[in-house]
Amino acid sequence: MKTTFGEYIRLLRNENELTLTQLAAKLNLDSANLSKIENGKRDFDEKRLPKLAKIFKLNLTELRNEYVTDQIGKQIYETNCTKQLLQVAEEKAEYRRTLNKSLQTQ
Amino acid sequence: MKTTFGEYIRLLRNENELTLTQLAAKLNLDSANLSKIENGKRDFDEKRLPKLAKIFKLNLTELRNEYVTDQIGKQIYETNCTKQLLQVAEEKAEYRRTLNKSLQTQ
DNA sequence: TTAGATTTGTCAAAAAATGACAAGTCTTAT
DNA sequence: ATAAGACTTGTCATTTTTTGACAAATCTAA
Repeated sequence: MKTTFGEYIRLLRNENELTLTQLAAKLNLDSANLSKIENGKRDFDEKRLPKLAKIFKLNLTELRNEYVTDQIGKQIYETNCTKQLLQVAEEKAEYRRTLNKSLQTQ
Repeated sequence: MKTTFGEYIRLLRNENELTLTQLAAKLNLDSANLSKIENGKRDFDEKRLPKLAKIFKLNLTELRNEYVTDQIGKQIYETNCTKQLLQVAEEKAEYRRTLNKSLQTQ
């Protein structure tokens, strides 16, 4: 999925022929805010992922992957992180994992 | 640099034989909070990067790279983002760049 | 035009991050 | 043993950021 999470929601909504108002109601939010989410002017609140998965009968884990990759992609974009630096970031994530592991053994 | 940003600050501080209190004063913050930063219990505030660079005579761009890779590494870690998903995230960042470019031409 | 759909602006409320202080632990020198 | 300095931890008020809601605007198709 090479779109933003907002565009992805819009896609799902259109495929299922729902209006902003209709989907927003199912998600317990305002149509104005859902509009902003679809247009990338606000973030989708992670706590609504289970609801979103249910509405469109999606696998929650896969949906969360879409969400996470969108969030990280956004940060990569906003920080102008190059591929080279991203490699470094990945190594640092790995380092945190080892830190956490050694914490567990203690 | 395969450490957290907090550990990096501690390293710099020790190399220069400063106490928490001394460095904190130079950074305009409390030694208690600097301690938390070094121990990864709080984030270093990005707006202090220029000050930090000046104190230790570091290149600001390189320091910011350390900071950015730490932040993204942290997010990768916290979201359990696999390498495969990170690849997707990178593609999504690229997509955002193209979005932004087409916006500019209009 | 009119109705429904969507977008935009604004603002108060909620949530998260930050700064500051007090009190605690740990280490080292005397 | 204890006194001093370095560091850590807990807490809380303040600040900043994010979110939800409403009103008003624009857009689109009948």
